[in-house]
Amino acid sequence: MSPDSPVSAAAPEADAPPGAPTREPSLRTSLLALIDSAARRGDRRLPAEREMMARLATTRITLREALVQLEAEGCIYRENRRGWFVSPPRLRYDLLACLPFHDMVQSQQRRAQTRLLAAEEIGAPAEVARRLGLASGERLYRITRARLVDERRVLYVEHHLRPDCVPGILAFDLARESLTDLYRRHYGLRVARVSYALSTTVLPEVAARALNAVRGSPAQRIIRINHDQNGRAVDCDEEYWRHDAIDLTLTAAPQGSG
Amino acid sequence: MSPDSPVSAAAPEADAPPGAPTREPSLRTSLLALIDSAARRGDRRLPAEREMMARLATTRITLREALVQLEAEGCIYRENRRGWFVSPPRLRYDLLACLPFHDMVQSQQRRAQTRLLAAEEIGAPAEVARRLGLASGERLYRITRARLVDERRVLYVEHHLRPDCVPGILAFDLARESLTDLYRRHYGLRVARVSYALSTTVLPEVAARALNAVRGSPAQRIIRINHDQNGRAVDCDEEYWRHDAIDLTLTAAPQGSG
DNA sequence: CGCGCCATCTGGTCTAGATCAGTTGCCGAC
DNA sequence: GTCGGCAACTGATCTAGACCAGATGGCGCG
Repeated sequence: MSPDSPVSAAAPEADAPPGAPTREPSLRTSLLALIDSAARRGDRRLPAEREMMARLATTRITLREALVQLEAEGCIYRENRRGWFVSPPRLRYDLLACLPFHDMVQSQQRRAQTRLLAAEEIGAPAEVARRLGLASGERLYRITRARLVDERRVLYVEHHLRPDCVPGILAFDLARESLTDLYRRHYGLRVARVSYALSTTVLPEVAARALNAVRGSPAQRIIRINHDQNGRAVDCDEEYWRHDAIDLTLTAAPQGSG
Repeated sequence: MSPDSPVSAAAPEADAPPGAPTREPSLRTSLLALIDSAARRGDRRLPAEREMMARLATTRITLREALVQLEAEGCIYRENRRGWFVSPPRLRYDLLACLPFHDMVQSQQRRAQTRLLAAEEIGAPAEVARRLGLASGERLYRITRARLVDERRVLYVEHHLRPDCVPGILAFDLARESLTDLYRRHYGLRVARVSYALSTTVLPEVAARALNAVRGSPAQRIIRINHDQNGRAVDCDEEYWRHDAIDLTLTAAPQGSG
């Protein structure tokens, strides 16, 4: 497993917590060993469930429960009906650096890719309208993308843009260009203030499909609203990350009484 | 269920996603109805698993899978061997407001309580030392607390303080006083800069015990490092929240090229 | 009145399978 | 060389139980 894998951080006791009478700790330990040896071989893939089941002398259900547990910790993840894999180290995502995705990824010596899933004009859903301070149903651009780090699909994003701020932006190559770059270079817009709302939940159905994930995989949800230099809400993103893919970071001066 | 419950946000399609041939969607729907009716009655508690199993004509395992799913979404939660409960609305936690816990909770018309679990002097664990820029093993105060919102245990925190910055602070009533208040009033310290690292994981064993949670419950982990007006790292917190208890928010100017 | 035991309730963990449904690779037909 | 189909593989979902262990509340003893 990678050195900065979440295991050590999330599970101070690797095994045998006091008062754990069942066999589960040992199953957990065996799995961690399996994961470790797979990672050491440079093989991200774990054996098939049926093989692990036989090798660890347990039941499918018990095994899966342990796997799901490790998935929740962020040690491993699965792709829908393809198998279980060791989680790569988390990407660091600095919320206030506001780096375009590709720059952020590349600056950490990882490979970034983007798949454009859709780019269309829609009527604003109530929730999005509220965030942007518009009336429900007003016209909006919606851009839907899946993003990969080192060949792995980790992020599903929906961007909602105000057409009056960035008319015709759908004509650009949205699989390659950063939106913030387009804003600045072609529309003279600068993001002067960002608002975030972060919560822990599961991937919604569309996101799960786009990320080859299983329905109900744990996810980090990030809502982001960008304001321009005039305080106007220009767009809003809704991001769903595979929860083991990122560490969010942030440094700033407190805004309260201090 | 509470109006701003995560259900609507996290699961755009309440039911019957295309290509879901199994019965699970209907089980999910039945459970949501059950949850809703429980909430409507003002009863946060769900029926026993065996009763739900009978009422919904399914198996214990299948039922539990659906429950765990809803737990991951943040709709319901459980207390260890006590039962399943409907999640209250999430608390909004503004990362840069830096409000003391009790103030934050009370400003949202909720009731806050704190339980002091331990307050002692220890040698700095490697990880904590690194965060504070100290040598591993240097003396530190460690304060461990569990915090409640409306009678529900939602947060487990470990604070690590530098004794040279706040000598003798363990003598105060740490179950009632806010640390930042103590810093300011008794030590002339002001938090001038905070750094956060956020990740999604599970409750570690100690935290699970302190929160009456099950081992492996989903959690939001928040590491926070406080710097004083001289840029010195004064303390660092490690917080584990029941993941359905909070929505993190944040508004600031970007620090990059903008 | 207070403490401790115990019955009962509730979830936690596990056994031993079966069947369903995407994924993938191989191979033959075109 | 390419495309389509099929077989094999892998996880996803489900059945029908059993037994373990912590949580709770009531009751009786001191």
